[in-house]
Amino acid sequence: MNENEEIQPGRILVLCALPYTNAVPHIGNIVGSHLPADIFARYCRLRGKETLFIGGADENGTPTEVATIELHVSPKQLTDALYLIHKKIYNWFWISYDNFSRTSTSTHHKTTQEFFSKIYENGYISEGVLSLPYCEHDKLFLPDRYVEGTCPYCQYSKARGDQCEQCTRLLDPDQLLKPRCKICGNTPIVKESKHLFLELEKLIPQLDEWIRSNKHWRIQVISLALGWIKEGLKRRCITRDLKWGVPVPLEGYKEKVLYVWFDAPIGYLSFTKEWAETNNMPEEWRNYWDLEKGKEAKIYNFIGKDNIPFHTIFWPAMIMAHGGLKLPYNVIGLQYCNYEGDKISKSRSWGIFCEKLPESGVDSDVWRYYLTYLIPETKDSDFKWEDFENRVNSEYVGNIGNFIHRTSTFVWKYLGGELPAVQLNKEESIVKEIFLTKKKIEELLDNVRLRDALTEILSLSDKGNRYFQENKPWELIKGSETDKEKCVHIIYVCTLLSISLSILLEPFIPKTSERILNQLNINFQEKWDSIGHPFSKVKHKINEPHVLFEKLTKEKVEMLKATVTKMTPLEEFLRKEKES
RNA sequence: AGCGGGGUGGGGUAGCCAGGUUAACCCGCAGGGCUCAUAACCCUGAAAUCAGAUGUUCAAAUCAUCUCCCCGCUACCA
Repeated sequence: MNENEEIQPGRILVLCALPYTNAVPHIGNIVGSHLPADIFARYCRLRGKETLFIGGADENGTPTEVATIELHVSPKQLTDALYLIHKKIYNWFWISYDNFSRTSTSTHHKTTQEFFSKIYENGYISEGVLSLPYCEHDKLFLPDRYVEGTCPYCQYSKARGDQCEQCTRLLDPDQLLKPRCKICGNTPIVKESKHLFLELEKLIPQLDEWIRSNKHWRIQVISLALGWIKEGLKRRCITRDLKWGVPVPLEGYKEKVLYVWFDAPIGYLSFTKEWAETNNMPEEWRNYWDLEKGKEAKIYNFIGKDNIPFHTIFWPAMIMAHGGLKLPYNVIGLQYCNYEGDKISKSRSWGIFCEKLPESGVDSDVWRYYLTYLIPETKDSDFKWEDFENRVNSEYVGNIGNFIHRTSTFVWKYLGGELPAVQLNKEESIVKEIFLTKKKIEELLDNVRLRDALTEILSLSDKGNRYFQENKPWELIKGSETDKEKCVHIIYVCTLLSISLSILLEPFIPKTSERILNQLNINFQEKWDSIGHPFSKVKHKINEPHVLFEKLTKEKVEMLKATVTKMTPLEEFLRKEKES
């Protein structure tokens, strides 16, 4: 990472990996993209940047189509239900999307088809014929993993067409003994089908140069991308024999749809366009995407490590083949978040599943606070209930919460809820600390170092607690007039520190930050720039302080654990959806 | 199997690319202090042969080689 990089003037487009909506999001999905993207987007807005935060549901592709066959529902019924669940959960987490859309919208279909046509006109599309497994019963071409059979090496009877889970060997579907369709169990036949391909090899030099130029990318991202280039790129099939998806706008291919990995990233563009249209500024998207009009803009992609090749190779290649559009400025490839030492798994029901969180009685900011520590910036992280409880109680409630609470209750009880305007000494070390921390946090967040930034904030509140302790205002208030004046000064500084902390914390715990500022009766226009500066020229009255955060009890944690680690099956969701 | 990343006190992490003070931070633990604050807060302390082995170097958590373990990708899951 380039530590000296700074956010320059110009717009910021924050893009979050589009969740594939074939299930309810789990905690790993939140920590792995939505939360870090949101923290960064909120920070950019707080700094006064014109910021746009875009995401949406990825609804096309084989798994969705297969699920509709298995569940006997239409694709629309399924995706409508899942879209609403996803949206509800992200809203609950206060993920501040400017537009959280979906790939089944007409704007998306139109944008994708135009995008395809442009690439086609530019000569980056070729034709070819593939022989693929086909199920005559389900009338469906089967992707490798939807063909099951016996492994030729270890005789495992449930090997998939792409890999045997028992002996981990990579396979081809035609190697399987006794192959059968995963959906209905019938034996698939092999059938030829015409397909379209993206000519990636034409773009190798351009891609290579671009990847190498991005010195500010994380090591994991740049190494993986260069690894793909080194291996050599070949043309990639971009069409599928499915009904559910974006139809291919080309004669002879109208019965097919574009591959979900072709249409999904175009969602970033189409959802931006949709946002612009909705807000009656139909050309505004160009200020983020257009090579000329959006020259000063920067695009940040937040994605999981499984997505790195798509965002560093295939999607950039599509942009290059299209022309006239901006490439990502930074691809923040995050690692995975495990649960209690093992990877999160929907099928084994291992992890925390988000659908019950809104009813859990634990504030979303409590989750956001702890989950920020779990953002797997450099390596896989691990969720542990014990750590969750400890950190929330000792840091969030005990350190930050306590400092703000002890300060404001002191003002309320001993100073009648009022603070006079005080002459601040900028040389006072604790005041200097505020400015120093602010600067450090700017550097860290400009470089998308989210966890380190939160740690810095914690250390500032730590210093606040120490300052309070060392200066003993509770003794001074009982002393002489001089002592009382000194006391007021100390409490003023602590209040200033509380205000600064809540502003610094806004990207992380936005709801609580707002509550603190309300309690302290603060309403700044330019929040970030006011950090560390005197908050009033006249007497300042605060509102009656209330406890900001409840501590987590053992019972509460046990209750939580019992509810949120269970996953509701899709069938049940669809039933509920129908009933309501 | 190939490619990429990771393995750091009891738990969670930073440091590694640009080798160099007693390996940093948070939680936990032990002892002490304080009483404004939600038994909160403050101080002190114990605890790590930096996955293992070999090498380069005056000097290695950091560079190189090999081994073991975990994760991701390998082009038709997304």
